[in-house]
Amino acid sequence: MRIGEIAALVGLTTRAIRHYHHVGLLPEPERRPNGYRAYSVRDAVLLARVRRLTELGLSLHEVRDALADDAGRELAEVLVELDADLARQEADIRERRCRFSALLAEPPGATGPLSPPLAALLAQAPRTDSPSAAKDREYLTLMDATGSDSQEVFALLGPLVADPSVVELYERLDALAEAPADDPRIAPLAADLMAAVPEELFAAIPEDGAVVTGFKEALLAEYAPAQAEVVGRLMDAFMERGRG
Amino acid sequence: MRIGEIAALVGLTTRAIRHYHHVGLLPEPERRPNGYRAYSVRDAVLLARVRRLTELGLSLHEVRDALADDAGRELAEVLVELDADLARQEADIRERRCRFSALLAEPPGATGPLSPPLAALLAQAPRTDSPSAAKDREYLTLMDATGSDSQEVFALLGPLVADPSVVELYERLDALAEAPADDPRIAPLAADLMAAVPEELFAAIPEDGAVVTGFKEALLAEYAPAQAEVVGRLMDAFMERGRG
DNA sequence: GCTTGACCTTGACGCAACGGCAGGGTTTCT
DNA sequence: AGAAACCCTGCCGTTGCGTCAAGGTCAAGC
Repeated sequence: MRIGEIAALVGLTTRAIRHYHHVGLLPEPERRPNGYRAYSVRDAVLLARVRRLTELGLSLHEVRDALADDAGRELAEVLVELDADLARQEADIRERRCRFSALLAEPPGATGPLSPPLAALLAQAPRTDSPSAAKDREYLTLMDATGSDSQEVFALLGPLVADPSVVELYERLDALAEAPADDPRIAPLAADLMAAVPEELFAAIPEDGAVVTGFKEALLAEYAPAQAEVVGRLMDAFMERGRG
Repeated sequence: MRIGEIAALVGLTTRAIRHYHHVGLLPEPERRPNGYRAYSVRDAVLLARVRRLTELGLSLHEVRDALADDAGRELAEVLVELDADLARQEADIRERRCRFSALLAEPPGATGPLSPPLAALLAQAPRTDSPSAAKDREYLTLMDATGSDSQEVFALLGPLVADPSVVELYERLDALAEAPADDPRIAPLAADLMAAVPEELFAAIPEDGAVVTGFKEALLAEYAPAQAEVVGRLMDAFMERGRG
């Protein structure tokens, strides 16, 4: 048989068979005088076995092991291992599908998926167009996505966002957008902000060391100079009090 | 933030982030004077979204689509599609695991997995050491692995293999291993073989055209000259009667 | 005899999503 | 001043083939 014939016979592509030769899964057969590969029925039997094993999900490497010598022993081992792997995959898929249906059920905003605690928190917050508040919401979603222990932070934040007077604080921060770095409103605003934060929150903020340092700089870069002063003082307080 | 910091923050590797830049999923950020990438909090938010979407199983291409413009619309579409895909995979995995347990339950021989009809057929066949019979068993497993309509062939073969007189035919074929191509025993053996084959079997053999031609030559090459004569006559009869 | 078409040959690139290494520069701590 | 821990670019490896590219071979029809 030529390669096209044996390929059609066992239900593979010629490319796949040549690939098997290339990787040493199947030895190259004799050649005809014109250079064509000449396949025997034995080859067809071997290829049929290869096809069945690959269809079962074995990698070519595993197929080689299984075909190699004591087929029964090795194959059983590989199969058990593979079955465990498939079980994991199945569980994975099921979990993902669960999250899919959760996502499809409630498309609240364009910000992407939120964890339930944060969704509850944001729903509680008063409506405001304050850019500073928008930034904070963004940072919270970031914590939500990355921080492992964001749950307790959100819980502590609950009473804070429910307080309508917080909106006024945001507006005072917004007002500093064009102000110079030595604006007299900076100090009192920083003091009022720190007063509004419940004491437990200082301890709940995670300390990642170097990561926090870089994050802080990046965060301050997003604010105007006067605003950065305020936010910077707040963060310094967090970092110092968190350690103490 | 430097790349290592943002990577730790959002839970990715630096390599992955650079990869996202490379494929255009995320634009390259500004650089510091020393050439280091300088990331903002916005980048962290974006990367966190990317991470969540990829963890849901979206490809980077799909993530780009989902992040691109109208996130809600596109994302829902992609998710539905992906969910269907996962459903397929889940079914696939379940089927494979079924076949695994079937394989592990009964390891009869080293010939690999057999379909139930063929297994029944071979169990029915009388024990014999005839090399010709061994060849036939091999060809049957080959049909089993490749032929889609092998079921009816096996059914028709049932009474044939159950007949103990068939063993004698195999032994007569074996006896021709060293015989010349003009041995006088060829013609009667071919006639007896054809007489033993039930009429319906001639029609049931699949006709694949060119594939059969190549297969026939390869099959004859496995027999000694006198045996090839016999087998060749039988196959010619199959091919002619199959058409008529 | 010539073309056409269907085969065959080797070889190399492409794919998805990065991991890992080489070879070199920067900052920082000690 | 040297070591540790960062950063940079760029290239190869992974899996299982698909898909050209650039030819050689063979049977059939004009």
